[in-house]
Amino acid sequence: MAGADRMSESAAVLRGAGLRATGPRVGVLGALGELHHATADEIAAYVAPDGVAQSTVYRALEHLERAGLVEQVTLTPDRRTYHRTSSAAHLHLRCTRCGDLQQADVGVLRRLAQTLDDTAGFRLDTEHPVLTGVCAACRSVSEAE
Amino acid sequence: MAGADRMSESAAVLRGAGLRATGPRVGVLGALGELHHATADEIAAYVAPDGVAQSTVYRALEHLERAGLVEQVTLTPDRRTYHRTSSAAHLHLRCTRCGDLQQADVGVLRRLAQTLDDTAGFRLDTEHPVLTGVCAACRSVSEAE
DNA sequence: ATGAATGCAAAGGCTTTGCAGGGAG
DNA sequence: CTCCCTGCAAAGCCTTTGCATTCAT
Repeated sequence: MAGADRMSESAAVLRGAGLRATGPRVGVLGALGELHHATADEIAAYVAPDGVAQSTVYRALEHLERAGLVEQVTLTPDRRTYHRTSSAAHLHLRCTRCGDLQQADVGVLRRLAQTLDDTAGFRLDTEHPVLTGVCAACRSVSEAE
Repeated sequence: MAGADRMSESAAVLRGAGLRATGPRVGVLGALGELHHATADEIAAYVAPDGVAQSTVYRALEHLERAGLVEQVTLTPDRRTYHRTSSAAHLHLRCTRCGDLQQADVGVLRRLAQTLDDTAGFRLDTEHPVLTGVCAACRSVSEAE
């Protein structure tokens, strides 16, 4: 079954990174594989709807991050969002009006990344970047006013 | 003196927006004029080193934001950062290694903004956007390892 | 004068920390 | 068997809220 596959895969990844394959850690990694990106409480709910200590989730994420398996993305100013580093690169477009999150191809950043590198020596994050603005739906609403 | 000028200017801006020109509000607006972008506690320290209620700062920011004089920028997931909307457009480049914040010209975003508009109907924030990546200093450190 | 803003203090989220018991290797 | 991890609970930030007092208009 898929769940078992995912679990053994996560366990293998953990051991490969030199981490213990405990239940919560396997669950956190599996949750991120399914949810793509999630907050600590979303992960907790997914890992064990019947209850996991939040501290365990936070500490698991801390270790996974240190091992390079997980990264934080700054989607909102109030809580943290995490995702697996191995997930395919994609650009997040966050609407500052409605909070909607859509994705786009990172290819559109190529030229900008080159420019920033040349002019500022800054290496733009092109794996899971976040850009803010106003989505199409909210635009049409404000135009209708 | 410059302080008085700034203060009367801020007071005028507040009244022009239909808000009362109270001491704390004038101070908050003036602080953002000087600091460019700042967190609530940085603003509080600037407004009155001898003490202003944090709640007052937050409520002032809330009103200023609603009046369109101030905006939030999501620089970090742990605290909020504010700046005046009237400040000149500039691009924030935040280093995810050291947290350093540098600025760049928003002109480099023009082409990208056009592309996102065409392909996703998404209107990119080009006034005070934030991009993350690795700054030149941190790059040279990792290359030296 | 009169409604709105301030200050103080308490409450509310999210995240971190301390400590004893339980589990992976 | 040993050390690391988990769970529980308390503590720590940042931000919000309630209420009496003070202030701008």
